[in-house]
Amino acid sequence: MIAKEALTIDKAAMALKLMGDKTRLTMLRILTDHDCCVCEFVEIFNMSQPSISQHVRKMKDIGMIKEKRHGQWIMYSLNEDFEGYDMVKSVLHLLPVQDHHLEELIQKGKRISCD
Amino acid sequence: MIAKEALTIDKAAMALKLMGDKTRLTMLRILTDHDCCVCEFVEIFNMSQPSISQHVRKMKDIGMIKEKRHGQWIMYSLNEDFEGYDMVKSVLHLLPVQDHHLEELIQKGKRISCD
DNA sequence: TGCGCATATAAGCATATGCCTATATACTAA
DNA sequence: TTAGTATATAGGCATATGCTTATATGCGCA
Repeated sequence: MIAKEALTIDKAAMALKLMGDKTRLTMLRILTDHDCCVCEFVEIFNMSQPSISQHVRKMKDIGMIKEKRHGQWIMYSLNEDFEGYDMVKSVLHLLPVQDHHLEELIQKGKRISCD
Repeated sequence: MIAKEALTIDKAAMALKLMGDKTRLTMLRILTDHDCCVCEFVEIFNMSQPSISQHVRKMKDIGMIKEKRHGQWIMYSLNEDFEGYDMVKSVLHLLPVQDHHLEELIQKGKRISCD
């Protein structure tokens, strides 16, 4: 049984910096329970599509989230293989559920389902 | 038995943003085990005293750390009453111990002890 | 009182961040 | 192929951040 390597301060700081933005942190909290695509986030945050894409890209670039294309949509989810995944999870679990955003999406008929 | 209020996303994001800086994150990891003063951090990080003071101030301003004056020194420590204390602790526990910095300080005769 | 050390604050500067608009690329379906 | 939708990228701009040097303040002690 080999102990898991401790996360380096550098890598943790990079991840925490990304989590230190309200928009991204909310995205991550949502992704804890539901995969989402960029166009859904655009609805939820009422923000331009490029802004959302840039937030998503930063998180994807360090491996914090991963993407999976479903036809015309790209669904994003938390990446369990991310080195700081345990840290991310432990933080997100302390935050309030963000299901109301999803419910709003559904009510507006904007929720994307890829099954 | 009343459940502890969940941290708001806003407050968590503020705390995480501060933790997302390598210098501050290292300071916090050190403070997990040892109280420290500004002049010790100046030695440890080999950085100007005002830089250190500013990092410390930001963390003090949101209540993440607290100070206690001992004569000419002001010792800083983690604030257990901080609303995001559980989150801070859970992150810091995943990071490697930073005792080598303290040992270096002691070897240089620069460790401040206030007992 | 006055000096020395610790800390805080002010001001300036280079870089990073987060947002926007405009445009390019990728996929679907007619 | 062409139109429509989803996403990415480029470029620009205002603000935030982190560092520096210079200076002010606070405390201990002769």
